[in-house]
This record gives sequence, C-alpha cells and structure tokens, in this order.
Amino acid sequence: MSGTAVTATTEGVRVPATIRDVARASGVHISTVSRTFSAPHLVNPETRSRVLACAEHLGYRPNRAARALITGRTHNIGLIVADIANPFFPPLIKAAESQARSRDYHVFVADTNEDPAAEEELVHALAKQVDGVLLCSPRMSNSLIEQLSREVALVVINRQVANLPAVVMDVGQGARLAVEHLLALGHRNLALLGGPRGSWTNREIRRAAGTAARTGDAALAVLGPNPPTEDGGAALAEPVRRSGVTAVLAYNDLMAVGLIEGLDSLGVRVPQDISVVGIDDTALSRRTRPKLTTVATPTGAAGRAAVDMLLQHDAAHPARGGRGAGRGFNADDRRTTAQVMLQTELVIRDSTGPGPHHGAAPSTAAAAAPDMVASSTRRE
Amino acid sequence: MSGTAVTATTEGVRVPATIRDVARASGVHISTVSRTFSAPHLVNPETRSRVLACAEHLGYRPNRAARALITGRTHNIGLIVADIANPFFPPLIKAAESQARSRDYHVFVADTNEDPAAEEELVHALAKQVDGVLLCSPRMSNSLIEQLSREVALVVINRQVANLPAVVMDVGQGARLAVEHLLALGHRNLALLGGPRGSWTNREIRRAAGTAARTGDAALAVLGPNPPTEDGGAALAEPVRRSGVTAVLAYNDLMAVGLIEGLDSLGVRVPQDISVVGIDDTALSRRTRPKLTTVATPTGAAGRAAVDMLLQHDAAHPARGGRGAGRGFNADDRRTTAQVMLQTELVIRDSTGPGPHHGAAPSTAAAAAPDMVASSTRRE
DNA sequence: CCCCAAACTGCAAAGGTTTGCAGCAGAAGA
DNA sequence: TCTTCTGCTGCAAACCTTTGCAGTTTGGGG
Repeated sequence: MSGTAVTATTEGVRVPATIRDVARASGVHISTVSRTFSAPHLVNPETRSRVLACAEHLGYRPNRAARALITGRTHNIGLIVADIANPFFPPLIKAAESQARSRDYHVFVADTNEDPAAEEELVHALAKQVDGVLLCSPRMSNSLIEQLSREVALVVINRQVANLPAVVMDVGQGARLAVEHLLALGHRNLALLGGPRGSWTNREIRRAAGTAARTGDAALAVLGPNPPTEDGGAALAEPVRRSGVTAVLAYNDLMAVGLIEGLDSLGVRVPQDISVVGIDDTALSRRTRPKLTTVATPTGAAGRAAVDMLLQHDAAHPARGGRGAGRGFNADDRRTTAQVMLQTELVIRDSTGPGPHHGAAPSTAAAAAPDMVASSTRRE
Repeated sequence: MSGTAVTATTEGVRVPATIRDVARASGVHISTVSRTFSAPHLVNPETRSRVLACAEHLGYRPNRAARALITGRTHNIGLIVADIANPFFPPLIKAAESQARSRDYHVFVADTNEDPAAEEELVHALAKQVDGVLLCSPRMSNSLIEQLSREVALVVINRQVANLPAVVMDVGQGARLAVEHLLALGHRNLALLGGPRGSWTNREIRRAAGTAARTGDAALAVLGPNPPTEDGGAALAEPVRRSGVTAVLAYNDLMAVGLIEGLDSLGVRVPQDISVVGIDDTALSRRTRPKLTTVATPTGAAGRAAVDMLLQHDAAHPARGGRGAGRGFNADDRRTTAQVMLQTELVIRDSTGPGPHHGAAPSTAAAAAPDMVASSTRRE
C-alpha cells in the first residue's frame, strides 16, 4: 500500500489526511507537526524533515478552515462586484489579485448581477471565510453597508460611506471634463444616460455633469436610471434621438457603445449627428468604430489600493478569534479610516465632434480651459 | 447600551457574537440555539422566537467555517478560470452562479492569469473551504489534476481527464465545420492560430482542423502556441500576411479580433484579402467590424452542467468530516464519472468570404455538405 | 392513578488546528 | 558538581459549531 495516500484508520476509504495522521506516522505529537508547518524554526531539523516526509507521503495539507477558526486569519480576501461581464471589472480584479498574491493572500470573487439582495447575502456567506471584503460599486444602502461592516472588515470601492475605508475614483471630475469637452465643441443640448439606481458613481456623475452644464449655459437631460449594460444603452437610442440633443454622456462605456450601435441602426451617425462620451476607458473603447471618447478610470490602482487598505487595516486588528488578547475591533480604531481618491482623465478619441453651427472641428477643441484641462486630458 | 451588538465579556470591544453569547442571553443551551437555526422544527416555537430575538439583537450569524468543520459541507463551490478578462468566461461564470444559487450554494471565482502554478495553488487554497472545484480550461498536466482531485472534488471543464467528471464543448466539431466552411469558400491555404500550451481545447482544435484540411486537400499552417489574447492575435498579423494564406482559424475570438485589427493596420482587408474565423462566439464577435464568423460554444450550458455534476456527485458523498459513517470517497464510486459533451455550432457572419479564383461569393457557400452542416451552422 | 409517548432540551464529544505553558535533556558556565 | 540556560517536544485548552443520546416535562389513554 505504499505510494498511496490512505489513512491508517479505514482501509480503502480515501480521506484527506489530518495532522493527527501525520503525527502518528512520524511518531511525534500533533503540536510538533503543527509547528513544522507554521513555525519551522521551533522544531529540530531532523524531526522536521521526518515529519515533512510523512506529510508528503500521506498527501497532508493543513485544513485552512480549521486553522482560521483558531488563528482568526484565513489569508483570503473576498471581492464582490456588480457584474463580472462588465469589462470595467476584470482589470480591477486582476490588480487586486496580484497585489493580494504578493502579500500571500488569495482573492475570491463573486458577482451579484447588480442585485442588492445578492450583495448582502454574499457578504454574509463570505464573512467568516475571509479576512475582509472588497465591496466594489455596491448597490445597497449605506446603512446596510455600515451594518455589514460590523460582521466583517469592509473596504468599499466607488462609494463613500461614513467611517469606512474607501477608494473612489473621481468620476465627478471626469464627468466635468467630459461636459466641458462637449461644450468646447459647441454643444448646448446634452443628455446624460443614467446608470443603475443605488450607484454612488451615478450620483456623482449626475451632480458634476449637472453643474458643469449649468455653468456652461447648456441644457442637460437626464435619462434613467438604466441597467448599465450594452442593451441598456441601445434601448436609449430612440429616446435620445427624439430628445433632440447633440451630445450624450453615458454612465459607462458599455452603455455608450450600446447607444452608438442603437443610433447606428436608426441611421444616426456618430459623431456627425450626435457626439457620445463614455466612462471607464475599458478595452472596448478602443475597439468600437468610431473609437470612443471616454473618461479613463484607474481601475488597476483602485484594486491595489483597496487591497492595501484592507490588509493594513487588518494587520492592526487580529480580527475575530485567536487566543491572545485584543481581539476584535476597538471602537476608536474604526475612526482611523482613510479614503483614497484617484484621479480620472478624459481620453479624446473619435466619437465626439463639433456641435451644430460649427462648420469645421477646431483641432484644439478641448483647449477651452487650457491650464486645468492640460494635465487630465489626453488625445489619441 | 441597548441597540448595539456587544458581547457581555468585554465592554467596549466589538466582536462578532457567537452561539454561546446567544445561549447566555436567551437562557438556553447552545445546542438549542444551534437547532434554532439548523433544525427549527425541533425547538419549541416560544423558545425559538426568544432565541431568534436575542440572535437578532446581538447580530449573531452562524460561523460557516466552524459549521463546515463538523458537517463537512461548506455550501460553496470554487470556480477557477484561466483569465477573467476573456469574455468567454463571464457567461459561464454567471450561469454557474445562478445554477448554484438555485441549489443554495455560492460560487467563489478565482483567476489564474493563464499560469498553471497559480492554478495548483488556488486549488489548495480553496480545497477546504468549498465542497468542490470547477476547473475551467485548466493549463496544468493531467497527472497533476488527478492528484489534486484526491484533495477536493473536481469537475473539469474543457478537458478530459481519466476518471474525472468533465463537461467539454465539442470544439473539434466546431473547428471541422469552420474549416469546411472555408474550404467551401474556395480557400486552400489555411492557417491556424494556436492557443496556449497545455490547453486541451487547443489540441482538439488542432487535431480536428488538421484532419479536415487534409481531407479537403488544403494546407494548414499552425502558428503557435500563443497567448490567447487580443495582443496575441495582433502579434500574428505580420506572420500571417507573410505566410500567404487566404484564411485563418483562430484559437478564440479574442485572437481573431486582434488579428483582424493587426491586419487592418497592415492594410490587409478582411474578408476580401483574408478570411478569419474565431471560436467562442463571445459578445465581442457581433461588435467587430466586420462581424466575426465564429464557432459558438454553449458556455452557459457548460457552467450549469458542471455545477450539476459537482453537486450530484457531491450529494452522494458526504465529503470529508461529518460525524456519520461513510465519509470520504469510496474508490469504486470514483469510476461512476460521467462526461458531458456539448455541441457547438458555426455562426457565419462577415469576416469570411470567397477565396482566390472565386469571382463572386456563392450565397450558399456553406451548403457544401448540406445535410450534416444544416443542424450546426447558422447564418446571421 | 399509572404508564407511555411525544415534545423539548441539555450534555458532551467531535471536527482539525494553534499555542501558552510545562517538562525534559543536554550543554555551558561557575 | 550544581545551576542556568537553550533547544526541543508534549500536554491540553481553545476556536465555534453540530448532533447522538439521554434526561425532563407534559399530556393523553387506559
């Protein structure tokens, strides 16, 4: 029977070997086996190698759940996103994963289908299996988030909620830049394609776009809320055409490309008839025809920052469980929560053009407010 | 202090309430609290409501990790994919998630960045925190997979490995259809853009495309292996042009669109100069210009089937742990592993056209083998 | 009035691991 | 030779649940 991983207890039944099996096989106490893995320097090299050999032979792997039960550390991070199919998320996910990996953590991703109820449920499900959860673009209410944060360490992304660490991208600034860009092109009749209800980002965009339009003496019609998908955008083609606007800012790239396609099948040309701006600068935006003018959001940086915040916040607090003193959060510490705000940038491509009454496109269209725009606008 | 969730032990320290706290607060034994949640019918309605009230008040949530430790069931499923940014995966993930949710399971997704080592590590990390793992398009060796399957229940997707439940999509058939389609259009000089090393799908495609080409008396140049990304495809534009082929089958849609873009910037027109066929029929393929002819793979069905297989396989075996007898796998049962094969379909769009020496495109180009093609080819 | 079943509830072991403490042997120092 | 220290190992409690079994109470039937 050598060569096969079988416990000594019951012949023929294959069951994962436990620390006890290894202890028995190597003739030491289980605590020594434990130390062989979690504190190797405490055990005699000779013993250690014997134990390791037995473990290897039996195919032993420490049970992370059991370990977590007592150490209070799972070395896992949960990441909850609204829609994994939205190209906005994968770069963020990947960045978070690689950052986590470099700190010896694993990331488990879950998708909520834009459903607030699913969000809550997933937080509960993840709560005791991870050391913290990254809540990305949550759709639930602030109060619910706050309540959940008592159950598990939380870092929110693209949202500001009191007393919780957060990393947000300055989409307000982005929306402002976008509107200013459109104004500079001569548009005075704008529409905003709203995103999903409950989205903080959506509110920010709306607010910023609103003031920017008002400042520029332009009209801004808000259409929404809508599902933040391609279909959601396509469905708005007809309303947009009817509204008579000459330029549109969409909640995200997905809606923007959906809209463009919808307009296209209606015979409306972009950007000749209507200019369209997206938000996110996903890989998509370089692939559409015309290429999409959009607001670039630093998704990778956001993912990394969120992981960092969670881990540092986490290192200070032994979380739940554990034998030592000082378990749990001290209420005072909860206030030391930082918020990171990341800058956005307007990327001008081909889906925006001069508005009515402008014969030719001024090649320096975006230079309307030269100094402040310079650093955060890019032309491709 | 009413209204706040605080344990009785240490004042001011917020720590998740345990079953013990609830028991103390409601004046019953912890076992009664346990039953209130996991077997409500066994406890007096009056007691039950009192316990529930206390639990509510304390913000108690059963610790799933501890529960799993003894029941041997986590009600979680792991799903490991090669690249979350590849649009092939999200539909599969979503389908798996919704199927799992309907069975009261949660899905945790992890991304390996096409790295076999990361795959292995993730399986280990997930092993004790989930009831099983869906290994999607794995890049590791069969032997390693087999070895890992001793640690945790595994279902592989897009791969066949001995004695393991698997769901595969018949890309071989798809590749054959694609090649036959190209042959019917008059192409005799074909290239295949290979995917990543270690991909079962890649081998299948290669094999099937090879025989189909040979049967049709055409030449098939295999270029690869390559990273299965847009960049991977774009990088092959130059080699493809130099090779002088008139039609290309790509490992997936991503590579196909990359190639088309690359060719475009080289001044090579698709499909006039070169025809391109993708595989997967991702959302992308309808958005490119020209729209992509591609092989549709039933990703949603695959996700659902995989979850079903895992769960049924799993229901029969109480997994590890648990008090009752019969824990672990019986070696014999391992053989009752089904393999599900899902059909694919060729979707003809605009990226394929007549080959050289064909003046006009025969509108019934794909009707070369009318009967067998009819059911698995679609024209859009 | 007694017995028995039914309906609850408590007891304690179990699941796999970590870790403070104590014990032990051997070496180094006095 | 006697301490003291160091390096290693074992002991047992603890983490939070679930669950078979046994004990208690209550109500009904005979």
